[in-house]
Amino acid sequence: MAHGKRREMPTREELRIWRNYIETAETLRAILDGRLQSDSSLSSADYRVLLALSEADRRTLRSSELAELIGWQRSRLSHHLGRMEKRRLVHRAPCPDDVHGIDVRLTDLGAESFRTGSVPHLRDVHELFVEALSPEQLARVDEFTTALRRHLDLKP
Amino acid sequence: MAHGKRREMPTREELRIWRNYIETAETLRAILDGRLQSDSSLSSADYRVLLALSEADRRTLRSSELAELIGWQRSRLSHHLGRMEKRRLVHRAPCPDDVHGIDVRLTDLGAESFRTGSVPHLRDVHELFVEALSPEQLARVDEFTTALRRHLDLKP
DNA sequence: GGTACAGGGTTGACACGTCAATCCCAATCA
DNA sequence: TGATTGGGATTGACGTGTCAACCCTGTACC
Repeated sequence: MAHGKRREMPTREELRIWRNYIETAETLRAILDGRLQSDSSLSSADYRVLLALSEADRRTLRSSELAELIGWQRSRLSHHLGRMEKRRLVHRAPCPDDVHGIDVRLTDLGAESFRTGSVPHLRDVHELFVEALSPEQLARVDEFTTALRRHLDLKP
Repeated sequence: MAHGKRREMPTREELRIWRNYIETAETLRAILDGRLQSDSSLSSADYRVLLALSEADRRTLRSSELAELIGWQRSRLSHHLGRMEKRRLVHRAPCPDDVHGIDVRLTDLGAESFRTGSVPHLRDVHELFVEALSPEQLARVDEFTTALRRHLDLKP
């Protein structure tokens, strides 16, 4: 159907769909972030860190493992851990095994905050995302998200 | 089919789909932002402002109209315009008609930057989003995005 | 004439992310 | 012994966004 292959422009309609898509995702994220914040005083960044740590063995991870796990750059993580440590959500200590390396441990307060935030957050995901869609639509979301991911991984 | 009505939890599978969905949208946005930045030294925030102004009559908008148009809070816009003005992309001047009120005008440099950035950006949208999906899939994206938006508008 | 209020913008403090530079300690090599 | 390299993490500068407080300048009220 199309003629040339590389570097085409989207049509007006395609652009509309794109803009709706990306704007909706961002709005959704913003709403969920806001609710998480008011429910439990956690940002979604906090949440990701707490989630990873609470699933980890002994609630502890090497800083670099944590970064890898959640896909953050080390500097971002370092800044964020600094802020979280001030709020007593996590604790950092030199790692006994490895001379370099820092162990990041979930504090009791951190674990408690995560528990507090987690349930309402998951319910919100259900309410705002799952409930909006029929099972068939949900399956299609999965389908095209997968297509998108495959496409992106091939062209990094 | 479902029994209780309020505040259910997502299943493991639903959660997986949600996480893929939101993460994919964010990754896509990040890639596009990065390309826009290297192609034309513009952030996506810059782009939205420039787009609105370049479509406006006389390349000029009242500050509050601009904020409304792109859905930003006034303070965010004010900060951002300050930064853009430093870079000579826009110019602010008291509005002659309205005693309060500031006219934001696109400078020649701003218009030029926008043109420079716009074409590759649109091609990127095509390459990374449109090309990833079949026409049917694209139609379904539109469909489910609409469903989501409807759902969100009803529960703000 | 003064006081209150309201619309339109700006400002300051702070949280967040990114990039590049740096630091620290160890292992290696000369 | 001393210089080099390398992994692991931190730091600083800077751009960005949010919230709340504030600053103007007309207008309404009395």
